[in-house]
Amino acid sequence: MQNKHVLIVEDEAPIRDMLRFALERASFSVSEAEDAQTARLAVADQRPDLVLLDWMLPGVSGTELAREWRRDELTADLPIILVTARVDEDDRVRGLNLGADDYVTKPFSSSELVARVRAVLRRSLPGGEDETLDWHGLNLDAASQRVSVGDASVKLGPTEYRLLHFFMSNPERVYSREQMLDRVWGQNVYVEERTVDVHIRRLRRALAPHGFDGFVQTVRGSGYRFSSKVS
Amino acid sequence: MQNKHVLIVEDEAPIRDMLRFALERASFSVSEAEDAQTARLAVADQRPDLVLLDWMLPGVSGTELAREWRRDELTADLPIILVTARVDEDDRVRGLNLGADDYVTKPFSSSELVARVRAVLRRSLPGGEDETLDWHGLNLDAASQRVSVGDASVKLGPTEYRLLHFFMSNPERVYSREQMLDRVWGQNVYVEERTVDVHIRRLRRALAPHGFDGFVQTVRGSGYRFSSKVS
DNA sequence: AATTCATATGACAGATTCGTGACGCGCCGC
DNA sequence: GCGGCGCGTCACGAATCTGTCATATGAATT
Repeated sequence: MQNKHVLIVEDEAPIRDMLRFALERASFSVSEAEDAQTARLAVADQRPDLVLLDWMLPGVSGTELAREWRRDELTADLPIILVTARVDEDDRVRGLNLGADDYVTKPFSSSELVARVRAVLRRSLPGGEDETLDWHGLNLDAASQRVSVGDASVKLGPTEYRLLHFFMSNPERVYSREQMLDRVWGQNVYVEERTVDVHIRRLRRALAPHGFDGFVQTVRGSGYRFSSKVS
Repeated sequence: MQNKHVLIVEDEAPIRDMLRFALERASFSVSEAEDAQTARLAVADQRPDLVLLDWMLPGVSGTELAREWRRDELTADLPIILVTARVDEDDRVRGLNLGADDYVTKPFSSSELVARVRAVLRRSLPGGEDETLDWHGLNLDAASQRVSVGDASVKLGPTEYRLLHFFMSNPERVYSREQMLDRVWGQNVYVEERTVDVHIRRLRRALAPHGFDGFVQTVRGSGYRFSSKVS
């Protein structure tokens, strides 16, 4: 679990130092970048396990970097934690929609930071790096956010993709809407629980035409379950 | 998960009201204290599941209260969420060092508040242990909330599932209707005792087609028993 | 056997929970 | 800017569950 490499992308030196200090004390290996261009190179060069990305950078903003990486096949599933200055509900949602895995708001305690880094790394661990998940012929391709069924291939939206990824990593188990929000949307996102229903619906609709019907099961009063057995 | 009791320690009435409203709407039970002394009594008296503690209280400060509770063995692991007015790095660190489990900064959205309360409560809950019960070929898997006989799965409603779970955990023993209401329905639920009969009937009807007949036994004048021995 | 009492059963209406289509909003590529 | 797309929310209806009652059944007692 340790010995993971974290890249800090942050233009303000004091914050950079504080981040480095906290992470190194938690025995992560750390490298830094203070602008977008350096960050691009560092990611390509060092293949970090996680990026701590400042929201506001001079020149190219953090959001833009995040977007770039998400689009690039090689870095599509690179865990990103956004570091934002203000507490802004909209920023939160926007950031996570861009594909960030979590975020911390300045100022933050070092223990909080380390905890979040660990949480995100842990979450992305079971799926393996770019290991393609296979489940009863359902095949998940992390790079292109597509899922292939036999020869057909289905394009999923980001959220649907993450939802399916979560399900395929944790089949045969009931999860409450709350748990799913935690693990698929992120631990600090506040959206209605019924939002889960809607995305379940979208996922079902995407998979059904390809013969995958009845695998996303409703457990009334409890949540949902991904299962191969018939209900 | 619900029905948890939250104590609000906050001297400003409007904020207190807002907190109460948000929490009650999320079906928590709520009590209030507007000063440290009342708070001490309330904690000792009501043993709340979580405390929302204002940072700045007249007289004894919130930090002092937190410290007290942490020192006391009885309240050492009482979850505390600090409510702070300003965002201040030092406060944050100090608060978390004092053992606060989380904090919210005013102003905050009620959904955020409720989410944090839930998150903290969930964290302190016992970890989800995977439980599989097997009883004479009748199989109950807690993780997937599924009951099966061989390869056939038994379709149960939520209450029937809980009832069967209870029976399988406590076989060969007679329980009165009152005891069953306590343990299956919950302690603060008032329903007619005869309701148990109806659900017993529904459970029997669900199990019978799978060859499980006569295992839910009536003990006239006392209650019911789940048993493999013939009566 | 008649009576009495506890339980079994079927029916029902209210309450919950879930599925689904629609809508507005923000972001992105053009 | 414009149109498309993904997302979160809402409202409505459908499906299911739940507690209660009325009545039937059966067992124990007299």
